[in-house]
Amino acid sequence: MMTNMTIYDISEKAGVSIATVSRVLNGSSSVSEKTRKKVLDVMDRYGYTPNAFARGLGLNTMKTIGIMCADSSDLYLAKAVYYIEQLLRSNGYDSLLCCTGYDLKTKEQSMDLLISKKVDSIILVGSNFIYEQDSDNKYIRDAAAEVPVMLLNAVLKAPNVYSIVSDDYASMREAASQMIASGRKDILYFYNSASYSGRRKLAGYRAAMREAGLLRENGLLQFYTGSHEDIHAMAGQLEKVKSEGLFFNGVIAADDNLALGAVKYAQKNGLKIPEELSVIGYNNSLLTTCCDPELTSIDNKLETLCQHLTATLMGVLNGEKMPEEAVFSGEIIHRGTTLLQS
Amino acid sequence: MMTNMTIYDISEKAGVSIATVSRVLNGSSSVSEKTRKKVLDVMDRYGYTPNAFARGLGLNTMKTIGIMCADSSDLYLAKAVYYIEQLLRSNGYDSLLCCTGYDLKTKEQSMDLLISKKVDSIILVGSNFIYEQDSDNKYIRDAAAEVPVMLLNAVLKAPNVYSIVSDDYASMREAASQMIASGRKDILYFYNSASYSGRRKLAGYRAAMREAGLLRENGLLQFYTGSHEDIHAMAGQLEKVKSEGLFFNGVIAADDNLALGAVKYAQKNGLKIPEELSVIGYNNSLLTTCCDPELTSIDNKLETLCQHLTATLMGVLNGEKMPEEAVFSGEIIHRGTTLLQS
DNA sequence: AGTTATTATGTAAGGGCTTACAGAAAAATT
DNA sequence: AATTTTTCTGTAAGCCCTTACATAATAACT
Repeated sequence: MMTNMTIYDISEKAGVSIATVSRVLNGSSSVSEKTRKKVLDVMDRYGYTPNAFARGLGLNTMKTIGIMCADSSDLYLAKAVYYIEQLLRSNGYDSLLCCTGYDLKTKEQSMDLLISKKVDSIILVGSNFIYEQDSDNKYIRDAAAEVPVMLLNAVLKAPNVYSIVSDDYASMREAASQMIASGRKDILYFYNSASYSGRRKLAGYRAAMREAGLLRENGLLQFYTGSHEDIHAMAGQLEKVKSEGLFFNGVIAADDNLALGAVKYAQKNGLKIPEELSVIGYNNSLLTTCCDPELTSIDNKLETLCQHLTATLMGVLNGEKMPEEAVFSGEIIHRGTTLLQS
Repeated sequence: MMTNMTIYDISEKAGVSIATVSRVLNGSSSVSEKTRKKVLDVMDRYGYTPNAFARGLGLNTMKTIGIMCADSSDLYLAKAVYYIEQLLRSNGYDSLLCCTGYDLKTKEQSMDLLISKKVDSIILVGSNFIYEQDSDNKYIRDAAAEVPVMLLNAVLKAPNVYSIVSDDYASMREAASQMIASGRKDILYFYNSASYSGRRKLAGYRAAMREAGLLRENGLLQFYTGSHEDIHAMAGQLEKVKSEGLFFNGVIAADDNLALGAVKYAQKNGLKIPEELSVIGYNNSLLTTCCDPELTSIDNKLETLCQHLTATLMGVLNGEKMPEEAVFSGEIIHRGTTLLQS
């Protein structure tokens, strides 16, 4: 396979003009079956591959989608990236991956970079790309002026921006309600980011607690310190709360990692799960089956979200009119860390 | 930021030729400080970004590296991809990600695709890209004829192929030796792939067992069924072995997932860990701290490997002569699932 | 057979950049 | 001040495709 052939070489060997070769390349209709065959023959006899740059220059697209995610080593985000990449490829698109970290400045830069690489669209994987302060979302609007922007797990109403979300609010509200119904009154909400989905989840928790008259000032516990993998540090955070005299017999966590921190805390303190401490996580990840008892968690149908996102994007790229927002509901998967409703 | 400016516009506004603008763009030395400043000024006054395709066409590179991995949602691979992506970007390269799955045919296709996209190199993340049957590795040699190929956790001696590996053999041998030294005699090896690193690990286990005169015919247990996340299925596999009358009081697993399957098995059967069953995993992943007791595991220094891989690649791309193979040793991280050496 | 409507092919002009080469300007040398 | 050297800048020829437009070949009509 020699890569260094050009359309001229092919046209010569096939005895046609370069225009015809190009037409064959692009599946243009107006080529007779006979010449098409002839050209294709020559092409794969010589193993010709068109030059992607020249192609891009002419067509002004390289069939590549930019995927941004804060941290592709995060269990949940990694899975999302995986699904999306697969789906895009099955649609003939490649994925340019950018792990941006959580810093706005870096996100902006990555965005510019992707656009300068002429991606056909940008997918933002994860709710942390949306800021509460709306002016901080300008970078997304700017990007959307160039290419369609897809949001997974976040909503931003803006032209050329499409949002696919799980109904975190409802899921969390339901989770909290169920825990309350099972007899718990002192339920801590354990989270670590003020991201879009974080805010929605929190609101869901608060709604359920308020409804039951159980909302407390100090029921919120934010985990700032350290990495999302440091389960001991998470457990430590709960120790601290406990030592400060706050009683709790339930923890609702914004993700499975944090929930596992709660489980670890219970194990260290000899608390029986779920009798003395109930725990609910979020994402229904691999982690749920790692601990004992296993973790009740909210499944937010990631694969479905990704499928829908990809389908929407393909529609948009084909010039079809697509819904700007799609909401899917989640599901609570009951396992050992919660009591059955009494 | 209007993207639709060309080098001509800039040259005009700055009152210089397009060649000069191009030189500024490429940091060519022979531009006077004065004009450079002037041009740069105009550029960011108008927010000019050069067209990536045209640039690629001229330079014949787009500063993009192809990353192939079987499954970026796998904890370990995801982490590797993450490190590599970060490192590449800090070196001014972008990453085109291809999740290929485990099928050879798909791998070949992805390879061609990446090459046709004109990546500057291809990085194969994970040992599953190397096949025992050497003819199956032809696709790598073919690719290496076009661009340098980097292997993470696998070795293939071929021109333009560079291998960065952890010494799985030694690590596994040491792990097995230690478990033997702690008094275990009936140690099962639990694995699920015949990948390159899988074979090396297995060999390490066998060496240690043979050395101690403990190697058994039926000490090997392969996990075929289901996904690498299905811990229950893994536990089930062990149940089955047990029910067939095979006694074991130690499990050495080829990765942490499998090890967790062993832990789960013990929990289900009321076996005390580590007294009645010792377990060692591999990768020292997040999973190690999820269970109770926590999992002893082999840390194969993934971040170091990735750093080295990237550094080697950068050297190669700069035309420097680089070592074709680099081996790093791992480290056993002791946690609760193993006994101390007696 | 002669004319018009279709379809297939070729010609040539880009697309936005890089870079060899030549020429102009500035600096260094006599 | 004249000459050589060095440094900077411009012209123009690619890089490899796509595609509007024009032309040639074929088919479909009187």
